[in-house]
Amino acid sequence: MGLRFEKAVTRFRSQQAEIPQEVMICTQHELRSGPTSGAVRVRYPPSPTGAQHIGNVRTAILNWLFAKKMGGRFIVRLEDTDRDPSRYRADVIPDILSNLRYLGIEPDEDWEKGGPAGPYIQSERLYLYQNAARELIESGKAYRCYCTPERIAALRAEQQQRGEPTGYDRHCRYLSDSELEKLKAQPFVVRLAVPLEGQTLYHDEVHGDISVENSALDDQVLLKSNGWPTYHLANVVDDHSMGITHVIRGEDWLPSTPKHVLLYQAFGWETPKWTHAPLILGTDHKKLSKRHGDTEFAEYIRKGYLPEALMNFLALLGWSSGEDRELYSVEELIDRFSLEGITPHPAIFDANKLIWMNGEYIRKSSPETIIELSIPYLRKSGLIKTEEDVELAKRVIPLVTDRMKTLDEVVSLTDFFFGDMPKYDPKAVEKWLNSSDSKTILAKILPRLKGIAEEPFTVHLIEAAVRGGIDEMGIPSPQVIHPLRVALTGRMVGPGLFETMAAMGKAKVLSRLKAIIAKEH
RNA sequence: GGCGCCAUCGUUCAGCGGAUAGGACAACGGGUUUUCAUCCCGUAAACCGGGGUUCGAUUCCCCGUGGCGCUACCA
Repeated sequence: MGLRFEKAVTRFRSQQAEIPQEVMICTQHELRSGPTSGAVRVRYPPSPTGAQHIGNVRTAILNWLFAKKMGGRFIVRLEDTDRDPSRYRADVIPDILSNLRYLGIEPDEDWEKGGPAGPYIQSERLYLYQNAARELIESGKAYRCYCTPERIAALRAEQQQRGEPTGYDRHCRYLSDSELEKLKAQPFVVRLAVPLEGQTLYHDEVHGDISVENSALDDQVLLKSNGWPTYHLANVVDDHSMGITHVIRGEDWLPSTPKHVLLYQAFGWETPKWTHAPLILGTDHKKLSKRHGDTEFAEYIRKGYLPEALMNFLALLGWSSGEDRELYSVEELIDRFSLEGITPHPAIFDANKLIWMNGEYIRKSSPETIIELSIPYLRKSGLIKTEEDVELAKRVIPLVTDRMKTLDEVVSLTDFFFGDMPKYDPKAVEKWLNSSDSKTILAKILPRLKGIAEEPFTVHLIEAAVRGGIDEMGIPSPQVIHPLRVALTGRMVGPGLFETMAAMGKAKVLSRLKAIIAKEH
């Protein structure tokens, strides 16, 4: 706890110098008007403090689906008001929009394409927040607070020691004019003057009416001492000035919504409709974290989850159409989407289900699509080196599509096709290749395969050749098929043997067979 | 600690006063098959506890319990 405040203190000091000159100058600017027409406008407000979280993408999807459903506009706004060097990450900004595009989500307004309510980067809108803060101070709805971080920290420590609720004691709210005059040159923050009595009531589309005693609310900081706004101020000012009609966000915002409502009231603005979607937890019902696997959205792209699967799965995380169904195309999702379908209880991230669903979408895709998407994985792994390897890959990928749950699995599923000899699994060799019987069997099959033309080396011809050998030997077919598979692939499991051989090509089949027979002699 | 939200099979999503409580994932069993996978069929599995309201509560209300969230000059 003490540590956190020490950090806050250093931040407080180090940032004074950072503020660009023009930021400090509050230019006069008319705030845009709030929600006016009936057209739906929703926003997704990512913050560049780290790689995009899967839960944030879920929120983006909910917003986007609603916009599409209502024929409204989907706006993406960068909330970069946290300039703490330990958190701010300019490098993650480009990924935010490209991740959305991977899912097929194209914002109607964002910081790249612009739009009528721009700019869409909060650091370029500082004058708006500063004007808003001044307006509030002038109307008595907010006040300057000169308390040092040290005093706030001490206050909190005392409160905790006494077992009292922590919070600001409103010291500066009641400063006399003469005291104010003395402090004039000191750094300050702007705090919201929360009403001391009564309650704040608002309606949430999924949780219904919620009321909170004002006495339980803190005098929230609106403007930091460095002149930058906090989330609370910036999001209210922007949602209003950008004409946002519906705020759809994670439930972690539910407790601070009363503060936002109070802000709207202080400005005399109409509030948007509130919708708080459930939080995403791991299967152990704890907040989704690294322990549960990947929380970074881009990691799912890298592993080879298809956009359709990700969209489908994420949309169902906290939303349901009410049907006993789980596979939906994007069009179907849009068609069925409604705020009513958002569930009030937490959504659990079941990675197993995502894997299953991705497998479903892989199998639904055309062979060409899967080939195209898989080849990069084979290249990256080094299996594909030549044009010939590419051709081999094209023959081989359709053979393993039924087994793939994620695209990156293509590597382990097909690696034995590439190169001269495969890696041999000792257990497989032990079971099917160690007896003298097996080498006799292989030796019997070899000439029959030699007899087939190089081209075409088809499944049909291969099967006929092998079956001929089986008939001749008069033994059960598995006793031939299994040794053959192990000799050619190094393992016991894989695609159908004849398909495998045809895709491998005559030359490789013969050379591998010969090598194994020779090795055993 | 204070405030808020939530509570149906192992997991998840349905159910919004009267149903044999349904679907999916996972599990298990069976079928197809040269193996694995796919595919098909089937089995097992749930309304947190206690009070109300009602002719009737899984469903509405209250309390309890449990889980989660918020409680920053982070978003």
